[in-house]
Amino acid sequence: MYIDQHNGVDMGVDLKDIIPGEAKTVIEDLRILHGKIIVIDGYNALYQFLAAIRQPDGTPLMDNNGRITSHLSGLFYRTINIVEAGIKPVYVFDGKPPELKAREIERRKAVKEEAAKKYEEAVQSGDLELARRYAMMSAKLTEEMVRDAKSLLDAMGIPWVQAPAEGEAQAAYIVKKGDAYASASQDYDSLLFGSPKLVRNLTISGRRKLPRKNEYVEVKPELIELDKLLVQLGITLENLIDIGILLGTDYNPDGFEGIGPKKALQLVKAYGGIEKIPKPILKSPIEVDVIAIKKYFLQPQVTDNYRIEWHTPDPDAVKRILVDEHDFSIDRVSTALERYVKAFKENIRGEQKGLSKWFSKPK
DNA sequence: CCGTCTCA
DNA sequence: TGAGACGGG
Repeated sequence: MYIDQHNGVDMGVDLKDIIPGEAKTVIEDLRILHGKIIVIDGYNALYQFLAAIRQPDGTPLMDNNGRITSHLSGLFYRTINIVEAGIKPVYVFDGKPPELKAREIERRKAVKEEAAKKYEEAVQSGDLELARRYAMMSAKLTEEMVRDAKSLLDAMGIPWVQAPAEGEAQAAYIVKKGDAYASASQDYDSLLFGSPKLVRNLTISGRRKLPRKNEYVEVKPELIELDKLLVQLGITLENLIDIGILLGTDYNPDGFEGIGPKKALQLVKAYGGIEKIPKPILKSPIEVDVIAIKKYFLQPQVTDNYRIEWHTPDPDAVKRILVDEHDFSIDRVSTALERYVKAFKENIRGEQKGLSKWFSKPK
């Protein structure tokens, strides 16, 4: 497994400032996506849960053996809400990261180790808020956590796809093929991989605390449509990839000196491609093979070896994982499972309560 | 993050 | 009925 490639906080390419309003739709009610298959970036979701589900001092939820369970709690309850909204979820998990990412993975590892040290210091000094921040930054997803998450999804009857490399690339491929309606992630990378539709803020809920402030803002899911984005900016997908590379991607995280969203768009439009921009204009802190990066976004490693099928939930198997293995409360899990099984029948199996009576044979 | 409880 | 506090594992 290749766990260290994410840091869970801010990763990937930051396209937020170049996405035109016309390409975005705020999803006021999740039920707008009723009946739609959504491919969720599993690592991205698990990291969000791992970072967010903590006590004020940064301690995550743990079972009686001291094993972290925040990711399972988040995955369980959030998946139930998604199914209750009528969405058909499928998760995709990262495989082996491409060689291009090696440097970034090393960098993230160093950042995490530093954050872990700072966390210890903050705990010692009794600064709870600081401790929580560093705990979130140092959150690490282990192989065991990912295995547990996959087992839980199996027990819930939710399909997951093992990507050969980048999960975002595989998600984009599945949407492009028409096997799903949209990809879901906090990151914009799947757009560069050509996903026609991206849903952000699906695995986080309505209210989010502003960092370092005692205020909350409403966070609503939003749909970003690639074709509208390209038309509005008057560019091609290749141009968008170029813009991403200029701003910085996982494969060249520092981007290029002095180039922000506006300049990136202007340069790409003016020259027609990153490789045609005069070298003196492009100053990078490190040597970057822009052609290789571009090629990777256009032809990432993906697979057709997946099946998107929902299976009847197995409540006993869910209880074995959550209650027996990880000390969740039997009452809470049972209540949630009842809701889930009902929603699954109605929304994924398409069975309606009392429908049989309409179709029953007249006597 | 989530569900649950309290209280206006 | 809904915002806010709280505990979950």
